[in-house]
Amino acid sequence: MRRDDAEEYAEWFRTLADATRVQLLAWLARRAEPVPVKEIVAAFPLSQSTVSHHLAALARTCFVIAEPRGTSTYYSVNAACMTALPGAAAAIMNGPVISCCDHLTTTPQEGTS
Amino acid sequence: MRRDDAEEYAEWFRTLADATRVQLLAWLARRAEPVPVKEIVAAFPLSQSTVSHHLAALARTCFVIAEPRGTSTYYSVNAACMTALPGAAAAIMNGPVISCCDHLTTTPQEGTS
DNA sequence: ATCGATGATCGACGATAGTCGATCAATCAC
DNA sequence: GTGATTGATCGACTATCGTCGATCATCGAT
Repeated sequence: MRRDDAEEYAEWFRTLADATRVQLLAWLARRAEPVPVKEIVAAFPLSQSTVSHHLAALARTCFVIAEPRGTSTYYSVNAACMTALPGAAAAIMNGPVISCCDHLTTTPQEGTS
Repeated sequence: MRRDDAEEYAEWFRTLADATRVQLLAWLARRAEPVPVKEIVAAFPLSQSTVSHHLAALARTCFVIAEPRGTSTYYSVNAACMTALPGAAAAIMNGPVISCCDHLTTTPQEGTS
């Protein structure tokens, strides 16, 4: 596996390498509709800046989708990335994989290692 | 999702949150037989202590299996954990999941969040 | 234009983790 | 037993990251 591919996979896993982000994502996944930040902040014992920071991290790797509406920003999970996560695991074990994010749509080529 | 479960999932993902470990795991996955550390060290531009450190991390979360033989230690991937990784993703999105590691065999219970 | 509300960004701090060289421990050959 | 080889552990350094309070930017209402 090329180093660049490994770093992209690692960045993806690193997004979920924090318990707070896992909880945020799981919480969002159980909400049918996009949720404004205000409501998310109210649901967790964290500061607004910390929640915003984590949401930005999840959005940067396409786990969630940010949707500004007026003065609020609504967040929702990106279901496509959830199917791509198992794909990343498969890629490490077997070969290349398709993904939903720009980071991964570079369709990592597969070498011998 | 309970905090304890989130932390276990996060620990698991954190193991793959480093490009070096992803490469190590991908490299090991393409080897049919267990490989001694000496050979792994020779295949990567890293010090022996660093490789040993990463292998220990991968073994602690059951991604690889350590097998001492005489003066060497042979490492091989744990295929069962690779099927469990997609399961962890599914758990975050949908509910509990079964796993292959002691860390996760606690069969995380599922709350509402 | 002004004000209030919402959320993103900044700066700082502490904790964690990757990396290395050096050392220690265990095993095998002699 | 001695020495050599292998790999795990230790100590140190640095970089990164989670968290916070404070500030800034944007938008809507008046």
